Amino acid sequence: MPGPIQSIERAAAMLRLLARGSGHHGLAEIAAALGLAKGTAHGILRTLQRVEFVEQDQSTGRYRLGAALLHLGTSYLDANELRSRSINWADTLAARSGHEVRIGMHLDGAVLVVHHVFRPDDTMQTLGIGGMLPLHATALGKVLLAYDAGLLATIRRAELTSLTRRTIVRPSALERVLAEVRAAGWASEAEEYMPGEAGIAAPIRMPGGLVVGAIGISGAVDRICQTANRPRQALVDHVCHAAEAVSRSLATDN
Amino acid sequence: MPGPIQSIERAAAMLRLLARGSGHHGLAEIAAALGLAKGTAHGILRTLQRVEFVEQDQSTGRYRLGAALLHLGTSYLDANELRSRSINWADTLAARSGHEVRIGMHLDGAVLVVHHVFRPDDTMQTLGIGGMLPLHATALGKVLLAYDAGLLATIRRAELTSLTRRTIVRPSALERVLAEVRAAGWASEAEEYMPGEAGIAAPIRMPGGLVVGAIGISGAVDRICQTANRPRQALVDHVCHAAEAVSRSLATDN
DNA sequence: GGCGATCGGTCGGCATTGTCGAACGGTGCT
DNA sequence: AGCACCGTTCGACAATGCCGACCGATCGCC
Repeated sequence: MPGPIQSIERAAAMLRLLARGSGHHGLAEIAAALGLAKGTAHGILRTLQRVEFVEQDQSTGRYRLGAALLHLGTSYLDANELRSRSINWADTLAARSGHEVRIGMHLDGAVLVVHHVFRPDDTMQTLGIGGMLPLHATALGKVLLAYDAGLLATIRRAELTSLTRRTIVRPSALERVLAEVRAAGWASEAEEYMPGEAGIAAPIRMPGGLVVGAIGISGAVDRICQTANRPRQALVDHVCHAAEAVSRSLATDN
Repeated sequence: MPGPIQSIERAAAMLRLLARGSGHHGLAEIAAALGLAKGTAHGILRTLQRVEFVEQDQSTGRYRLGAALLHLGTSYLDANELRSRSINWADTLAARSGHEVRIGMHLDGAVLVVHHVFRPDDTMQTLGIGGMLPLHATALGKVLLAYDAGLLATIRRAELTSLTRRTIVRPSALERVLAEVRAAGWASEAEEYMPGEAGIAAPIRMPGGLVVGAIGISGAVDRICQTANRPRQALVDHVCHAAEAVSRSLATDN
């Protein structure tokens, strides 16, 4: 692949860096993190500022993400087929299961949430759309890992960070779980991401069988599971049914 | 200002172009729109694809926005002070006024919605966060225009597009309205953006007095106005009160 | 069914372009 | 007051990305 443009790659790396830590970063800090000269980093940031991808705090001089990115992000959502096709089914899954529903896809070694339906009786305003979840500790992530061989290799480099006492941290254990996921066609998780929380997820497939995303529910562990680590069969059926419906919807042309 | 980096500016222009029309764009079309050679455009797109700012439809070869932008957009939201400071007041304004609330700021010749609270009794899922509204036909936009002299010049170049029968299209008429806005300290709009809809908005100020955004309500014209073009004074007071509260909140350090 | 137009993608030469490192002025700590 | 660090500017070098012509495949129209 000839000629990836360095300045653009560097600019993208800066934006990703600014997205981490969600705070204000200084020029020297940015330059050091990317291994660039201060002058070079400044030129890139100045350009990103002109196009409003980056803003600068006038008093401190530090840099943060810019407003134009918000519009680009929602424009992406509007054009995202996986999301638009699955919205209706996500609603019905939430209604039938009584739990909140998330639809995720892989991005950059994590699960990107592209849609989120709250529990019917929940008024919580924190919408997880655009948020990132760990691949190895969520049901959505396990599904994505199970059906993407290359992804697993990427993950193994990064440490499997322990989030709760029950998070899977041994690569061999994870691989065994993923084999079970492939065999069963769905994944579950109990208190591996957050204490007291559990989830169930199933793969969404493009025509041809390629897994492009996952749909799942999550909620209190005693409502998702009947015994430890054994999710309720009725909920599993609901999730798998919704996943198949979305996959079928992706096969139609309109 | 020495040395804005062209390749990055071009990449940003491409992303903006892809955000418009929210559909799939072809390489030749993109190159033509930006006045670039096909090879040049291809190199930039290939790089943007590597960093997942752009995706390519495998069957048709067309380009669309990529998933990484969604995460950047929500990361921007998390760090946005205007939004985080105003969320609580937006909720109370919605409760007191009984209407949906929006908070907007200027971006690229339009109003960028950074927060949106639905009407208490409304279950509609279309969240306008990240959406763009016209400056000259909304109450939010009039506020931003009234307090930003440079912005008005930018707008005058672009045609004042007529959205309804009552949209202000004559520049002189708009300027007279903006003078009234400055005198009153708030703006209103009745069926200038959508038939049957009206709105009221007031400015949000940084410490020092600079207007950085606007907060406003909108809803059915007969619920916002008591007579044609005369918004209910009680609602105006609620909006102005909320705007001042948010401005005061921006002045505190924590 | 074959042909033309158009598509996305590639390649190599030229010079424009971005990169680097050192120097500058201001600010906030110690 | 001193110092250290910040963000910013500048100029020279050469590496870098830009251009335009050239492929192969695909689609649609005769």
